Amino acid sequence: MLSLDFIRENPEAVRRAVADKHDAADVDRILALDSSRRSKLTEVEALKAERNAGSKEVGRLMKEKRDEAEKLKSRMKELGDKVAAIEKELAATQEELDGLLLRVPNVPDDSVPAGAGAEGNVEVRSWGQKPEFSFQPKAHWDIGEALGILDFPRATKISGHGFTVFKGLGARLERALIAYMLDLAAKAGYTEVAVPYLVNRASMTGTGQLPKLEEDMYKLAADELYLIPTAEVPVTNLHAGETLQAEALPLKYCCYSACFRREAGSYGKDTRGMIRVHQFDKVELVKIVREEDSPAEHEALTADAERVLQSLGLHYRTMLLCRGDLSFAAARCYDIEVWAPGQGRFLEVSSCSNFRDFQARRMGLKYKDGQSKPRFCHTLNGSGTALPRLVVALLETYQQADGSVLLPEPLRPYLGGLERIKS
RNA sequence: GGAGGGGUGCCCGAGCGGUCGAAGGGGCCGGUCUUGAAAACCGGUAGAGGUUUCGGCCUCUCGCGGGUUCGAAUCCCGCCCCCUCCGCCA
Repeated sequence: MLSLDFIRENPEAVRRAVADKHDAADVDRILALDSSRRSKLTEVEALKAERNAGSKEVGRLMKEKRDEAEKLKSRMKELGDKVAAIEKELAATQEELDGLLLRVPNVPDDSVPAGAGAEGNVEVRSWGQKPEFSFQPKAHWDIGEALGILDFPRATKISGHGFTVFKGLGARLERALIAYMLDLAAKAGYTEVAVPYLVNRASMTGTGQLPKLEEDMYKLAADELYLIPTAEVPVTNLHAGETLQAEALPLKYCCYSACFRREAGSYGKDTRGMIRVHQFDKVELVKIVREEDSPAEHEALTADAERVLQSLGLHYRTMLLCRGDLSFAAARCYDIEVWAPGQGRFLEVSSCSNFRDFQARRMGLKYKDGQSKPRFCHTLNGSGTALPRLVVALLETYQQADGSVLLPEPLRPYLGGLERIKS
């Protein structure tokens, strides 16, 4: 969330961010509500001050058993009624304002390129090369089913479209990758956490999924709980409402979790295989940092995510998202896209975002050093990385003419020394 | 799920409906004393918001939300969380 001060002082920048992010937030309405809120507040606070003073006076008069007390009491009663009336209006104004404020997207950082959508994103670097094949590379669904490690029909049978069953070495590969990536993150100084997959509304609001993206979430209506779309939600909210000591920052967490996404509105897209699914595994990297450190920490986090792909020998490119492709809460974001030979295209396996103080303000996450006033932390996160698409890239990149799949060296210890998956 | 107990400032802990943003203790910061330190003593030690002639002034916050009252940390209602016992269960 943006501060009202910021919106008041930079209405043009906010309007531009709203437009560029293809959002519909009503900045003018917010400005109007803010001004009406403040005038009502000033009015009601003056009345309250008068009432507070009057009430003290009543107490004094009653102690002295003076009958002026009754007269003053009834005058204060009238004042109180007036206060209640204005407060009712104020509460309505405040409620509408809060609601609108939560729907204003973050303002992109100055370094973010202009652009309307994905085509405006800028490739900042790439690593490795597209592998060459002496045969026509197959798609992961063919490779996986032939090897008996992926079973889409049965996943559909038990849950529906958009779910995956991993079997045998497929399941083992999934587990190996999780362990491998967590170990990598631990080496980079991230503290591993394991967190709930069901979170309350406040947590979802804290990181910015709610109220805007309600229809993208799986919700358990009976309990007012949501299935997490990413570990970002529970992990970033770990410190919601806290004021941290500046010396304790940066906090770096890594977390494996299952992720649940309804993918509303993307029906008909990526329908085959496991490029777009309702449930997937992911290792997430989260940082809570000081304001002045967030740009450098963002670069470092992106490098940490890229290392996963480098160490597995997978070709990828890193894209700096343009203003139009930036998500609601992000101020700056790198997408890391891995090459999938069977698809003939790059797949996004990580979005490394700097939210600046946008999430921290929503969740009341602050830090303070010495005498200074508490300031909002900056929060960042990125996948390190999402599993299904990583497995897609792995299977499609390392597939052999005989249908087997070679395993990259660093992964082998996690699979009991196995060098290749074959049927 | 049932019964009971409880949620107060950085921590512990007190708080007849009135001058309580809150006693007392501890911690922390500053000072006095000291060659230095400890002890002792003195002082300070929340956040958010509004307003400001930038000295302040005002409002709100004692788990959260409502209510009663001239006035609520204190009374009433709902919710959340923690603890104990019982039940159930991996």
